[in-house]
Amino acid sequence: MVEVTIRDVAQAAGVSLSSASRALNGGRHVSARLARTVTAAAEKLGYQPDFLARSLRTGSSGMIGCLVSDVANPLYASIVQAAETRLRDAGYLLVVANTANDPAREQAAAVAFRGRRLDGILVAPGSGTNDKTWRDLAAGGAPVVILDRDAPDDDGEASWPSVLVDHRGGARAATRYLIGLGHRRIALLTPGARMRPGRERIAGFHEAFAEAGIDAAGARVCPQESSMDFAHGDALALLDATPRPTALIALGTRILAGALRAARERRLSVPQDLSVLSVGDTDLAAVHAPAITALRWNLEEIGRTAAEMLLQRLRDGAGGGPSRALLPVDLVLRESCAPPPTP
Amino acid sequence: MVEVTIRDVAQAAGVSLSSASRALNGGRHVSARLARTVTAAAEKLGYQPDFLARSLRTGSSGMIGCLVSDVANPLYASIVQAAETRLRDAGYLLVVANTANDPAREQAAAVAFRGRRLDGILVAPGSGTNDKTWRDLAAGGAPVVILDRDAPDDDGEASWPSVLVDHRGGARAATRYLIGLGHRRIALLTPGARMRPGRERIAGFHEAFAEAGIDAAGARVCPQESSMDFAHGDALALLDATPRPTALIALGTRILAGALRAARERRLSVPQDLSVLSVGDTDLAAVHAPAITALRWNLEEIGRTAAEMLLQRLRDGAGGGPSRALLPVDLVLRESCAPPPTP
DNA sequence: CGACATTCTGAAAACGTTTCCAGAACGCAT
DNA sequence: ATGCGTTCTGGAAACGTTTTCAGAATGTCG
Repeated sequence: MVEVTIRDVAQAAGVSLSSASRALNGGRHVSARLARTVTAAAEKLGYQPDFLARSLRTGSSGMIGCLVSDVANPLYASIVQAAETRLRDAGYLLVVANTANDPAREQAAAVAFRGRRLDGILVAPGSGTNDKTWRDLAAGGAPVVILDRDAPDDDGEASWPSVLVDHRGGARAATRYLIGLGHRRIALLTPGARMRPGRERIAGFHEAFAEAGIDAAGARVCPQESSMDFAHGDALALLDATPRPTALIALGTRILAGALRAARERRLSVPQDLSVLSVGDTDLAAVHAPAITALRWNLEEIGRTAAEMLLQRLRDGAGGGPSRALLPVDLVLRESCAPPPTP
Repeated sequence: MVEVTIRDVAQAAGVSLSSASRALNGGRHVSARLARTVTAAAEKLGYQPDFLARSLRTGSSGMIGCLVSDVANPLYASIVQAAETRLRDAGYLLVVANTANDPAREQAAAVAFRGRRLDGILVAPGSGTNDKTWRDLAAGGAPVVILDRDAPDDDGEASWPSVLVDHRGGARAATRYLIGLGHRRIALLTPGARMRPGRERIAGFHEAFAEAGIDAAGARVCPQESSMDFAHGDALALLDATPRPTALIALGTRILAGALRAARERRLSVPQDLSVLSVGDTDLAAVHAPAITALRWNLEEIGRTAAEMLLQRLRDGAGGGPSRALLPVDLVLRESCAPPPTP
């Protein structure tokens, strides 16, 4: 190794090891002269402190782990991007691990994180997360912030801080809007009925029907595995049913694509024959003709908020800051929804 | 800390520290009995080795750095995802850092990587990368693999291994195809004229014109800052020019969106009035009506190949394996290109 | 001029691991 | 029994830091 250590710096400056360390880290008792000579020597030798050694001594690795099912999914990608930006500004590096929704991979990552002494963890667990993984995540003593998921039920002690999206409110607003247009048979395609976003959406969907006093038989729910599925087959099945739903709420990045293709194949024009409502974070929704009315929430804000919460915990210990943030979902009106066709 | 160290394991097993270490790491001389007692003790105590301490001793951190301009860009997200999968299977963790195309951030990341003794680095430098950053990246002695970028010119010694995409060939094929359909005025919108992908595409574009012996005046190049730009204004300007180009090659994730919107605003129908050709890695291209003919290359393969090259270097030292991979680009024919309108 | 508080400095311990080296135990032939 | 080679084991050094603690220098005041 050509690496220059703090020992070399001390030697070059003609002072002791410990003085050099103090001088560089701005310790309490360090004379101006000493500080000057040491920093000069460090500069000249191109000294870069070794974080590994420092971490070993201080117990803090300066790294944050991020556990998501798939970084390639734009949903997570934006979150990761925003979190990384904020965290690196604070001097941390971000370690990402894909779980591919595989409990084994997930747990392996949790163990790896723990072994590297990461200072904190952002996690959006998959559907099959077992308790062992949660324990491994918590074991290191590092603060954990949950991304748009429910915390494990059986946490005896302090509940886990989390950043949540108001999917329920969003779905309710969307459904209300369609009901207001006159729709009575609406289908909801959403990923992850076994996870928080899907569950909440379904709940909001039903709430809107209930509060309008409409026959709940018109509310068809069609859960998908992942937001990356093209729900093409399911969409076709829905459109072939009798009576056919007059509106589709397709809440997934690719589910919308599948739904639109299905509509085209069945020669249904949007919005005359079929109203379509989706999520707005994709180019497709904005550019499609007609432009797709959509629910939208701020992905960057999830990442940023989560990073912020984590940083606060790292500074103030478990005490500081709110432990739960709920981010709003907006309904962006565009051109893809209209009153149902008159039979 | 409630952490259990190897010292505790040794004590519990009634052996010495070094024996415990050897037993767990499968060292050379270790009796079956010893191995059994030690692993049993480790198991019982739930021992998790501390990678930090190990890294300090061995010099290998078990982590790979990845430096890209924006993980939220689907282009990079897929690459990162694939690389992470491969690397974690090999026992490494992936540290990602966004540069946001900011040389300062880029260099800060390079320094941080070096300080943490990362074992290897994947990097897609931005346009403004300065030599200092390259030196910082190389300084740690860790192998560096470049993602679809040119290596720095002034590397005296061994050239850097890189994974490249054949953008030139792709652009040439696309242009040839359009010329074959009869187009003579074609506009190319591509990001990053100052970086490899853009440069190569422009070169391929011109090559196709040259080899067809067509007046190069028909080849309009319209460079964009980033693939995430909506080139809406530029597209409008192109469509308003006289004579108007009869085909648009929009090689960016969002550039296509901007181009399509511009075409719609000018009441030009695709492909009758205007042929459009794009990149195929987005849902938009596949689902749009008409479906967009597009260039496509395998993003996952970039990440996987890069990871593979890196792993090989890590195993075999600088000697092993090829130092340059060129990945093909395919032209996927769909519905958005047709002969130019007859005037 | 001596005592003492104050600021600064250096030696050494610690973080948890791997690895070098010397020595112990053992078997086997002399 | 002694010598010797082989296999195993334990003590200790090392990795590069930070931090504790005691001691040195410096100044201040009686």
